Amino acid sequence: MPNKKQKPTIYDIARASGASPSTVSSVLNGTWKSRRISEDTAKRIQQIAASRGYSANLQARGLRKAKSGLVGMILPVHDNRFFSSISQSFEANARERGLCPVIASTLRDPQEEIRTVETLISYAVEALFIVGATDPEALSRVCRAANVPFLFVDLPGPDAPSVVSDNYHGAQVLTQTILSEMPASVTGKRARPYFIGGTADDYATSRRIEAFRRTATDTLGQVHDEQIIACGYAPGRAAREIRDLCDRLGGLPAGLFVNSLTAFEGVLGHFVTLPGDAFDETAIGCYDYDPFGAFLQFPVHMVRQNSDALITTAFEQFDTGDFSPRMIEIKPDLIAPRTIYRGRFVEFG
Amino acid sequence: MPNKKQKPTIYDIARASGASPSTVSSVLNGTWKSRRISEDTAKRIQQIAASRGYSANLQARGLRKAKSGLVGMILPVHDNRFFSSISQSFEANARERGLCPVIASTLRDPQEEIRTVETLISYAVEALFIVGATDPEALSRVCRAANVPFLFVDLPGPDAPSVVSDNYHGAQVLTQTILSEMPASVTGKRARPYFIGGTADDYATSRRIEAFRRTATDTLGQVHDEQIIACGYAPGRAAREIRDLCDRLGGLPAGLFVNSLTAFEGVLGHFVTLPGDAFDETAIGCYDYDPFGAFLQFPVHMVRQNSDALITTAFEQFDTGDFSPRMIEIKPDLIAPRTIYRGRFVEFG
DNA sequence: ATGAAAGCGCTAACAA
DNA sequence: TTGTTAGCGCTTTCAT
Repeated sequence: MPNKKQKPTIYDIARASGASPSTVSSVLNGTWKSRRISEDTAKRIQQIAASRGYSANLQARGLRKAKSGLVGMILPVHDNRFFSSISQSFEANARERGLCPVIASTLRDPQEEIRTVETLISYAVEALFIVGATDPEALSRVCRAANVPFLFVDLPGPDAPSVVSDNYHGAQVLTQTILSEMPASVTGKRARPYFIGGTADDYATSRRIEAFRRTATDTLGQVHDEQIIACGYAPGRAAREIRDLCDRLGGLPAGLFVNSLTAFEGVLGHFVTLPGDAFDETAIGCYDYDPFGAFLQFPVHMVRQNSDALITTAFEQFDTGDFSPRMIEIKPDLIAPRTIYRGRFVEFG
Repeated sequence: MPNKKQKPTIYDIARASGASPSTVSSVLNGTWKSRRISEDTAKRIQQIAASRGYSANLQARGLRKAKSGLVGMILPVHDNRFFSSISQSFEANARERGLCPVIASTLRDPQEEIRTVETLISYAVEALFIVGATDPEALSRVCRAANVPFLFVDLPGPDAPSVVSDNYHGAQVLTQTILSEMPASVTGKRARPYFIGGTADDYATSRRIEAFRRTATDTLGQVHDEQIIACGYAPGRAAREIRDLCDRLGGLPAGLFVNSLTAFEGVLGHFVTLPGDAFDETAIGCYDYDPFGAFLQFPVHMVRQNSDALITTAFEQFDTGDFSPRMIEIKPDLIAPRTIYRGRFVEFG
């Protein structure tokens, strides 16, 4: 077992090959044909390098070239269907371009966001993708000060390109679907569609509420404030809210727009306490997607954000080299339920 | 807008403060009290550095100190419940130790695994966490050659600590649960429990099959090869296998051990074609966890791998500085169903 | 077709 | 208490 104490450097290879460090360098980083180094020496050097397990010290290269080969991305959390898909696409796109992706989560903490971005900048990332930022302005400031190209994804920000989900369109389509499937038999307060989950002043939720409001108003004439329950993302809170709502209405509303998977988890927490036929007279939609969510006992229409398109589009912007502010919206997909259920919805099989 | 063309260096700060570069350096990297630099100069330098938005060039520091402050982790994919939780824990643990986590996915491609590890090594990562590797031997070789400390997580490997899920125990508990809930009323071939999904020769699956076999044998006397359907991880394949099985048996088996979420997704794809009461006489378990999976129309017992304990334990090993081979097993959790269902299982509420 | 030498930004002896 | 100096491993003119 050849257990070298140290990684070999170009100097080691130079000595071993009889060539100079600069020759070795250019051979080993692929610039040798343009330096008109003979095929022979090149081969010989590559040979030796390979046999000694040479690999370049990317820190040294980065220092010298003043670029690191790293692209950074920050996002709120890893353990979330949407963001982890984002990571997957980010990685593929970065690799395609010969860049090494560095992904960091910041737990929706503005302080942590700044710190993390500063760290990434210190590692000389060549660009920064900022996904779902809570404080875009501050991040924008930091990146501009450091002169690092950056883009916003999912949530828009100032002074840079923003590639975001078309929340308005997604919510509009989902609302239309819910409205079209609300049973006409239900009357009174229960006849109304409700919106639950999310924070009214976050960008995405506000766009969705806007779409929900407008679409519902167009069809039903009016939407009361009471129909919008923007109670945050915590499952527990959503569980309580839906329970209270059902108490107030004397049953489930005819239509329910759940604004996130976490809220949906909470809603389900209440649903498990309900009799099986409680869902026969309600149309349910969830803005966000989980494959198992589509297999529940009752049909759930889900909106799946197009995470891959989001990142791929962001990289296309990156490729242009133009980091001037602009807004690009990506339409999400509506996913039909695949539920095993009986009753009104049998047509879905 | 002070848009400096270049990030300031310690030399800029030195000039501006009248101190020497080394003084600035030690002030700015926190080693100044041990260098007995006066509180005054320290304050002054920090002041100036802050006002100019100085932040250290971590590449240069890394080059000089021959360590980068980076910890690497490779895993198969990001967009998976288990691995994304792993990422989340990895990040928290790395941060706690003042290290910058670099996470890369390798898509279960042995070639890609090697390439990625080499890249991370080139960035001088201080240690490498190898999660779910397909070719542990090769990776072990690469890391040893480069003299980089490494550990295996989830799937074990040679010449380094391995922190893995206790697959045997998890499968044993899940099998016991399934067996204890299999309806006695079912007779004939359908009375047997079946195992579906996974690859028989991968480490985790083989351990689980072993536990399934042994546990079922203890209770029922014998397990036939035909009861083990290790048909891989693809949902489509699992869907076909379960359909064929149901055809052969004339219905669902009394017990079903599904070996992964993806296989479970496939199984569900077949289940949607079944009548609602088809599930009244079967006990279902899934090795892997999804919160929505627990909300299906029929009860599903799920095993949740303890991803956080896995990573935290791995970091504890890392902290010891001892990278000699050893095996540590972490017990997974059994999650009871929360399903909305009627019939035999009402006691679960 | 190849080599010599300077320097990227930082740290760590060693001086003073 | 602080400054000087010599690199870390690599790339890149500029020579030859």
